Amino acid sequence: MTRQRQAILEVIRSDKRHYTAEELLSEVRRVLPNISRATVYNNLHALEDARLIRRITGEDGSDRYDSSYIPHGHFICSRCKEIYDFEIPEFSSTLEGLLGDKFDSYELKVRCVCPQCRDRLREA
Amino acid sequence: MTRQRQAILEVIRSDKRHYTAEELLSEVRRVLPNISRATVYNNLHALEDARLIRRITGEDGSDRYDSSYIPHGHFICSRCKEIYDFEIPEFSSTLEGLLGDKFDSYELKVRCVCPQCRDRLREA
DNA sequence: CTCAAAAATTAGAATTAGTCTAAAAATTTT
DNA sequence: AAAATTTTTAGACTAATTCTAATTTTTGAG
Repeated sequence: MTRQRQAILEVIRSDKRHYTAEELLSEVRRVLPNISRATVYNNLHALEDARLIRRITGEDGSDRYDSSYIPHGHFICSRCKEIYDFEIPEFSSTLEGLLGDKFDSYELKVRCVCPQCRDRLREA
Repeated sequence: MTRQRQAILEVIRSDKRHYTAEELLSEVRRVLPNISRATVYNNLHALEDARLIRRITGEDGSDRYDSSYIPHGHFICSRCKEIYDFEIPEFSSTLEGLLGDKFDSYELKVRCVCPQCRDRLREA
């Protein structure tokens, strides 16, 4: 666990946001101004291999990182693009039942309008 | 519906595979040798807007296209990377119940080893 | 039918996210 | 403390996708 790796992990854990690698690079540079882009990418992979974070694919195609390795649902607002976590009770067992076997991981993204945006739309 | 758009749609519908844009480009070129890459991308977007196909994000980051617009699960073999469709009964209503509202669409990817690869692994 | 306007196509340049490389720096082993 | 290993760095590179500007095709009004 190098200073760089530690700093990256701290930023990811500092907020429930789902950062992109590029966002992490600029955040971490506030602390370690010389950290390189490749180091961020290397460490994101290392941290995922170590099961400390989870990579998810953002709506725009760029990867984002979740401070929890445990799979869960994400719902993405079709308006503001914000990503929220949510749990589906028993979902893993449901999936296992359907597939008839254990699985490695899953990724669930639901696109819908978030409560805030719904209110904004109602006003307009 | 131009010749180009028609040809792209036909290739997508010709097989239950989930093609990448690049694969579609070379397939369609067998029929329309001068079709340009940009046309394929434009039409994939147009076809998705028209709800005739659905874009899904492949494991490697490149987009893939599904000949059905209706959301359903995909399971992706961790070994051979093949993508299979699967249905979860009542899943849409479950999601609606959890979110307390209608949603636009969802994308569910489950990573696991497919039956063929499991057999291959057992032999080895 | 025929001209103008709008939409789609084309080739290729540009952009973006991510990976790779080789040298330098840091860390660990002995 | 020297040698071996791992990590970091800057920047080159790649792959997928988007953008651009010119051309072609299609549409629709007269």
